[in-house]
Amino acid sequence: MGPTASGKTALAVSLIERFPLEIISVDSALVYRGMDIGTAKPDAATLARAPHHLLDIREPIEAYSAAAFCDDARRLMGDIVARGKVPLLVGGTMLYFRALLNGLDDLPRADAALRQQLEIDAARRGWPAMHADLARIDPPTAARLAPNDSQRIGRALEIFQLTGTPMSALLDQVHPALPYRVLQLALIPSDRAVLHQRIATRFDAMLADGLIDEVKSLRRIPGLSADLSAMRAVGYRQAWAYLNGDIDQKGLREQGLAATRQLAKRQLTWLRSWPDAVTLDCLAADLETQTRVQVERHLAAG
RNA sequence: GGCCAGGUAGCUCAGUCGGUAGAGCAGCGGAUUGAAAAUCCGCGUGUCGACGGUUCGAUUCCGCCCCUGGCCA
Repeated sequence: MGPTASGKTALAVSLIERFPLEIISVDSALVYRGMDIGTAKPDAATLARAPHHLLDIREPIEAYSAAAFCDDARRLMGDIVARGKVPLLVGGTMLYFRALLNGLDDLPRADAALRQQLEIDAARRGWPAMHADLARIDPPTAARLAPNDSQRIGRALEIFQLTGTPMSALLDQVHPALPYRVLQLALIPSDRAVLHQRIATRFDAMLADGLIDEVKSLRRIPGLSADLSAMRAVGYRQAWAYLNGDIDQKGLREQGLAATRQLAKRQLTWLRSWPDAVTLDCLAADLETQTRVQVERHLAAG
């Protein structure tokens, strides 16, 4: 687990060459086909050496989710173990990691039509009004959500309409533990400025490699729009705005960089208080060695 | 060289009829249950360009100097 640009892929590749591992990607953007440059998806040569599961499993107009990830990951982990190997989960989508580790409560799946209806309603009345609606049917959930937290208010309303039960009454069920011994490694940079520098170097490389052209082709996909989660991804959102003429090249770079830094910050917020994680400095010169020691010890323990 | 407009937070700027100043963005901290690279919450002391003068008090008025942009020579 680690923030964007912390070197997760390189580390995973070095591990897979020394241990009987199979990589499962834990990344909400890498699931999309055709989104390669802006997601820093491992290239073909890397994938030949180190195959990744859960890459390119969705079209950009499709939805993916923490729940879908849990299903996919559990199934793959079973397969991998049956093959006599060990799953190596690599990524930066921290909600997916937590959902896999802690389990999800039994809630209804997303309903696209209902969400669209809620969206229309909210556009007219504003999210604070939706929040007030929620306060009437589910006071505990409304109390923990801010009046502008569109996504969570919408989800809570969706759950109520789908089940007739308030979300708060459906939470905190007991989940079966993941049937594996887990070693959790968190990559945290000792110097944020160095991570920011890496982010800048990589974003410039993405632009040079044709990020804008990539988004230009994606825009030809029928039905693809800026409000879909694939196109809200860091870099894609800004490139979309650039192609719309809303911002210029300079704005694209500045806003793309800022969005990437903000993403890294949120990922680090998760990791700082992550329970049971072994923390490693992703800037350490001997990171590979340190990681190998951890993995060796873990595998030796049975 | 002369005239004009500017010099205020990391950036772009607002403002103070004289009582030491505040927005957006950035940054930082936090939340996070089927959209999570999403969504949301919180955090604003900075020689108000420098040095003098007037004043109880100057970032604000005056003088001079420096810097930036424009116009004129």
